[in-house]
Amino acid sequence: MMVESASETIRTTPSNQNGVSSLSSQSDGGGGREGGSNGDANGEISPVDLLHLQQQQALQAARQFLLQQASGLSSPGSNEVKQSPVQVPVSMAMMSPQMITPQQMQQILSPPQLQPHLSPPLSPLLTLPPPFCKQQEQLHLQLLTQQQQQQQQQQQQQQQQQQVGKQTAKEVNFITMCPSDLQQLWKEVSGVPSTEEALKQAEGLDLSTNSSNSTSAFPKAASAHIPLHSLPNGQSHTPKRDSHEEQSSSHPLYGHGECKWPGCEALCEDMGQFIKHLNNEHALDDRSTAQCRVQMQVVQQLEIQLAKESERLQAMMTHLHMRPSEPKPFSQPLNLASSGSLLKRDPDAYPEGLPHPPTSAATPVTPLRQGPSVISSSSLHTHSHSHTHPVGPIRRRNSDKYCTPIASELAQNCEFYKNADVRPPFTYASLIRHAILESPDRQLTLNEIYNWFTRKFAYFRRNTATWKNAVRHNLSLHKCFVRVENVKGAVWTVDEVEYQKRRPPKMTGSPTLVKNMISGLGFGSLNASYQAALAESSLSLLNSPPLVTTPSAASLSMLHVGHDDVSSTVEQVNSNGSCSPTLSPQQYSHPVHVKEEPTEIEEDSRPVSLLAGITHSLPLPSDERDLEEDLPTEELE
DNA sequence: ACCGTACTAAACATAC
DNA sequence: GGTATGTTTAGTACGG
Repeated sequence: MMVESASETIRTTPSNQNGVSSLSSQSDGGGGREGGSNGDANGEISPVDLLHLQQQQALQAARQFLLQQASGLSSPGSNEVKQSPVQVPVSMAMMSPQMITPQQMQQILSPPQLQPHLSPPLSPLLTLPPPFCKQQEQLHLQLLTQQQQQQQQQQQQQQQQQQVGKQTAKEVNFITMCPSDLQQLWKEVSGVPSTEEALKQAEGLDLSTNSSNSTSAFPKAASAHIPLHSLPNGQSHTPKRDSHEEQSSSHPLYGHGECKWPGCEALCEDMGQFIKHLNNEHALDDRSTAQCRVQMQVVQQLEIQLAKESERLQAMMTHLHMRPSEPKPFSQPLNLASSGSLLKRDPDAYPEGLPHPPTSAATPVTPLRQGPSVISSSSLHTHSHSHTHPVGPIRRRNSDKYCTPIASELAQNCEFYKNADVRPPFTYASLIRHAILESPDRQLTLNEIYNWFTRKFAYFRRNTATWKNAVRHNLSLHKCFVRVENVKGAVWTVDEVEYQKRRPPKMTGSPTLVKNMISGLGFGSLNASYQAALAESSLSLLNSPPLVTTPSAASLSMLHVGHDDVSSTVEQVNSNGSCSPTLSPQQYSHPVHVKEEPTEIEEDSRPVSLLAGITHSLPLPSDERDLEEDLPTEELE
């Protein structure tokens, strides 16, 4: 049930935004506006109210869930999670993270007004990779603050919530459910003492359960590694605890003189006091158990995310290593930054497991793909100004415009787009470019491009005449796409220089974009997007100086930013050139090599700005250059 | 209101 | 002649 509704919403939203407008004539004309429901809701309730309602609903649902779980602790069947209605959403989310992200985005985005409020904390957090924990923590803190304010209203709202479409509410809740929410729940639920033993028991039970649910594949150990960010303190902790934890002087739940139990910040002068506190305040009881379950959920989600990212990384590595002709199904340009560098290196260099991509990223590597660059950019940039925003192709079409970088977006929602008949929020040009760059040789025939579209997007499996025409049109129209006669025939390559030229988006200050970025991406998204951007950019930039920016670095920079910061961050990013004044001067510090027109300069600056943030957090050796590249490239998309 | 970009549609050209 | 591939033009929509 939930799933269907969720998917439906997703689908509808996009269709409205993207498909409808663009393709309406052909296919979706009838669809009309499912969004209407949303609109109605909106009409009655203010965005803020909705936000509150959603959050509360989420909390309420979680609360119920916890209660149920707590009540049913005795028999923690593996199925419990699945069975409970509340869990469904959660499990669903966990089961198909990819789906969630898009859904969340779209759902959240659908009501533009809500974007700013909703998107940030929720979904994105779930998808955030570990590196973003700090940011997440900040976000959580903010969220918590908001929640505290909201708590007062909660009771009242709860009643309202129930009245207001329950179904919708649930969907939203689950979808949006994030660690922070869980944290909130913890706080609310907490109050009952528990002991570690309780935790252990609960953990043992639940973990098994959870793992069985969706992530059985993941080693529990992983949970230990994943820092849970959701804690209000910003401290990370995982449910996991070693046998010796209790005894040892160091206790997983004790740090910096305070109890790290989710939602508990009790100060404990020493271990003894802490132990006492644990036994008294966190004894085995329903609440503690429920909290454990919640924590497990959080861990699971993170594990899933980790697994996904790892898998993606491996796929990327694999792809890069092998030169095989076929483009991997979808290599996501992850953060890794300079995939280019990777490319240039021998594939073998990085074994799948290699985590260090970032480092490698740092490598300034040269132009990765020589192939495409082939063409000299003719002087013109037809679209030179286009500030293609990230939004992409559909940019307009999506009123929302997701500014998500194509790489990250695709990477994260690959499966979603592959299966859902949703128009991707990218311009044809950006998609084509991505397809070409994704190919081993960085060149594709028209037919291969077609195939890529159909392979990656369910949406492009129909109305072929229309979008194929658009593809051809874009190939011919944009100078960034260069046709090269090849043995096989003619192949299309990407001239990054030209491509970059056109982007210089002048997003510069566009508040709209910024807003969209923020709302649409959400922090998590932003991070992801940045990563993607970095990755992409690094890949894309032929000549561009190698960006060191490791994704992580970038992400970190992003993370550090709070909501407010985020906005600023976004602006920075967006503001390619014109960038927001807010940016630190650092950005400009490093020389932007660029090039051509002022606009381009802007681009450079953009990255820089981002870098600036990064630099703060991480001293990157050659980052600056990297930054430049990275940011500019993908952000636009 | 103007301009630029993106998308769609369509006409036309060329090669196989 | 049909199809695939490219090129070009026109119209529309959107956003700055």
